[in-house]
Amino acid sequence: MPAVPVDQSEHRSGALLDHLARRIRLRSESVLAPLGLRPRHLVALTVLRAGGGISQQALAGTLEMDGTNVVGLLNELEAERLVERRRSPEDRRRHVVELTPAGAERLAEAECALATAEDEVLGALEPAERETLYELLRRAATGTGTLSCTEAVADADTRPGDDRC
Amino acid sequence: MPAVPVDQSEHRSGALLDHLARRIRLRSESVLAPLGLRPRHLVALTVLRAGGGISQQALAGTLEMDGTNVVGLLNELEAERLVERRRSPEDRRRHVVELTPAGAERLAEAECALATAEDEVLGALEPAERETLYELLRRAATGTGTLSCTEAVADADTRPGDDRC
DNA sequence: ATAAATGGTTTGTGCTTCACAAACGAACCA
DNA sequence: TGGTTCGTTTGTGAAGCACAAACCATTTAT
Repeated sequence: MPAVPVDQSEHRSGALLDHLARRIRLRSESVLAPLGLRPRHLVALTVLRAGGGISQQALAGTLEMDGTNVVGLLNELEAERLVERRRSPEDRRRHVVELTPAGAERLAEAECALATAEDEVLGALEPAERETLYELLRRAATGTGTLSCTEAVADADTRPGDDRC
Repeated sequence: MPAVPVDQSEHRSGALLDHLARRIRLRSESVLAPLGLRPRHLVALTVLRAGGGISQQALAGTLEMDGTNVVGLLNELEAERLVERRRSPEDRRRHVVELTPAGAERLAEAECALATAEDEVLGALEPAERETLYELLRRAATGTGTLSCTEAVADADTRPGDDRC
C-alpha cells in the first residue's frame, strides 16, 4: 500500500455532468427558441466550428448519433443557411459540411443569449474557474491532448468589434 | 477600456457540457442497465448522498423536475430499497427522503461500473484534471461557494475497505 | 464491365423521457 | 370549518432518438 494520503480516484463526474447539463438545457431551450435553434443544433454548430469541413458520417461519429438523424438536423440548419453541404471533390458521394459565416454569427449570438442561463447554473464558480471548466470540457470533447490556449483564443478573436454580449 | 489583454469571457460551456453529458449518458445506460438503474436514478441518488434527509419537493427543486415525475422516480428507487421515505415528524404530510445503506452501496457500485464509460469520454484529461473537473462540477451543482476539499473527501471515505473498483 | 460496397437521403415505426393537467387523500393552518 | 399544501395517481401529449427499409449516386473490387 503506497503512502499516498487519500484515494481521490473515486470521484465520478457522470451524474454531476448529467445534472448540470440538464439544468443548462432547461434554461437554454427557452432562450434558444426565439433564435430558431434547439440545444442539439448548438452542439452541432459548436462541433462544426471546432473542426469544420467534415463529412456527415464523421459528424455523426463525433456527435454519436444515428446518421439518419444527422440528416434531419443538417436539413434544418441548412434551411437557415447556417451550414453548407458541398460535395467532396475526392469522393462525390460525400458531403462536406461547413459552418457558414451566418452560422458562425448565429452561434455567437446564441452563446451570448445563453450567457444568463449559464450564469445561473454556474453561478457558484468564479470567472477564472469557469474558464478552467471550459478548457477542461473543450479538451475532453475534442479529444485533444494538452493544448495551449492560443488556438482557442485565436479562433474566438477573429471577430474584432463585437466582443461584448 | 481596461488594459486586460484578451477577453476570455466569451467561452460558453453549455454546448460542450451538453455534448459530454450525452456521450457519457449513452455509455452509462448500457452499463447501468444490469444494475437496474437508469442515469436519472443515479443523479437522484447522487443528490441524496450529497444532501440527504430532504423533502420530496425540495428534491424536485434541486432536480428541477416536475413533482409528479419525482414520485415515479422515487417509487422505483424505493421498490429496490435504495431510498427510504419516512414521514416528517414536524409536518406529517411531508416525506423525508434518505439514501439507505443499500442505496449508498448501489450508488458506489454504479459509479465503479461507470468508471470505464467515463474513462472513455474523459480520456483526454489526466487524473488530476479530472479531479479538478469533478470539483468544479460538484461546486456548481451544489451551489456551494468555495469549499475546502475536506467535506467531500470525508464523505467519500466513510467506507473503509472497498476503495478499489 | 459488371457487381458489390459506401455516403447520403427519405420515410416510417416505436420507445423513452418528460412536462403538464386534473383529481384525490391526508395533514396543516387560520 | 375552510383553505392550503404535500404527496400521489392517472392520463395526455410533445420531443428526442434509435432503428429498419428502400432508394440514388458514386466508388471500388473483380
